[in-house]
Amino acid sequence: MVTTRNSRSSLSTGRPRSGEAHQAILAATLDLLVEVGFSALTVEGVATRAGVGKATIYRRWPSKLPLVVEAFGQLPGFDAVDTGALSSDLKKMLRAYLQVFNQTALATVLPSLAGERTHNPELVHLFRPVSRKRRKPLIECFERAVERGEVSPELDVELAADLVVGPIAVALFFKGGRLDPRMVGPMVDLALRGILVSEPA
Amino acid sequence: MVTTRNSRSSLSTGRPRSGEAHQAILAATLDLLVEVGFSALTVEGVATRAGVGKATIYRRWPSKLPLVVEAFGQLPGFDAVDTGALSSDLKKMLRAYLQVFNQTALATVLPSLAGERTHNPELVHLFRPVSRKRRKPLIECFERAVERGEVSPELDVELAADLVVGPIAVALFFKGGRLDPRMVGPMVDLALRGILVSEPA
DNA sequence: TTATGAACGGAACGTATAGTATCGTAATGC
DNA sequence: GCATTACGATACTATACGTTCCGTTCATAA
Repeated sequence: MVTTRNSRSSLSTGRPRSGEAHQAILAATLDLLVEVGFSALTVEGVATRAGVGKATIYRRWPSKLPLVVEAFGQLPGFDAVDTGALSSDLKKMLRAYLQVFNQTALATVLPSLAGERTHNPELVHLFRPVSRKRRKPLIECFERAVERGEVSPELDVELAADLVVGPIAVALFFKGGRLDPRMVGPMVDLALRGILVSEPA
Repeated sequence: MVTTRNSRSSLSTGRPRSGEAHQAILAATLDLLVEVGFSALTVEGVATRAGVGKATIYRRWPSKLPLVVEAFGQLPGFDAVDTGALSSDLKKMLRAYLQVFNQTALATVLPSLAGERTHNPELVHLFRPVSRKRRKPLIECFERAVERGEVSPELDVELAADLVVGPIAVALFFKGGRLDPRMVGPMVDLALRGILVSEPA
């Protein structure tokens, strides 16, 4: 470990914390999450993989859980897109997201963390900003659609967002955890058009 | 522990396994899942709560995971309902389900198990029948709706089911894990009618 | 009635991991 | 160069999994 830059502004003197170590730890955490999953992840394993001492990890994160949350938070969320139409916005965003989704730890880590959250209030606070950041571009798609008159101003935007990403969450929960990107088209179409047969124009 | 009836047909002689112990273990597992969550659940705790020896548990389940899956599988799924209309079928079913959902371990356990599944092939096989059993009545609602002509015969029934329960899964994942039963109405309406503004009749 | 065999609760054990503490060393500011 | 703090390494405690033994209990079969 060669120390380069300080990662947090130390108010007092002394050797600064290594920014490289910080990144190496987070990267090792993500690597191992993908390889072995959440419950088989050990702090010792992370330390070894990152080439740091275990104490260096516990100096920065109070326990394994916040470490995983922060590593997880580094993964990309939805990329904001604006094609001018709700349907294509959503399809483009979800396809790009699934690409990441199917290749990273999201599918394995997210459920585990979500499960623990119920019994760990501290985790709720760690989690919220990550979720918000991910969700924001999605909500903005709908807000633009409202402005364009594509959808009713009375539409519950939050609920609509839940409806569109819902099938992905279902796949994550109840199925293998992978979702074919080719399903995005029919998925979004159905959510936008509705399930019931509509009257012919 | 008073032994009453044999739970599995023993082909050889000897003392049969106690059916009461079996049920006591599963009940204790569910209790503790609700109280402490999945990762804080200990087999020793289950044994103590159930009033059995730890060996009795390991004699029946190879590890903590399959035990939790079986206990979890005992929880009720969707109750089949047939009101004659898709909308009311779905609302009734989902409301009843949320009642259970909000009072049991589902919200905390399901995500944890789903997360582990990815790295534990054995868990996939344990999980599948549980999911199927839960999902079946939901699918049947849609199949009846197809027969009644309420929805198009070309409708992807599986996808439609995912769409309807999607917001619940999202709540489970990304939110607190609880869902207000009053949201079921707007949720189902939106899924059936669609997000886009429809032409006035 | 007696013998047999398996499950019982209880307890001890080995292994592994979380998290803490301590070591001598290295890096920064004064 | 001196104080201070982080560093990697290692030893340590505590806890939980999962296994193995024990003496006992219970149903069946002779």
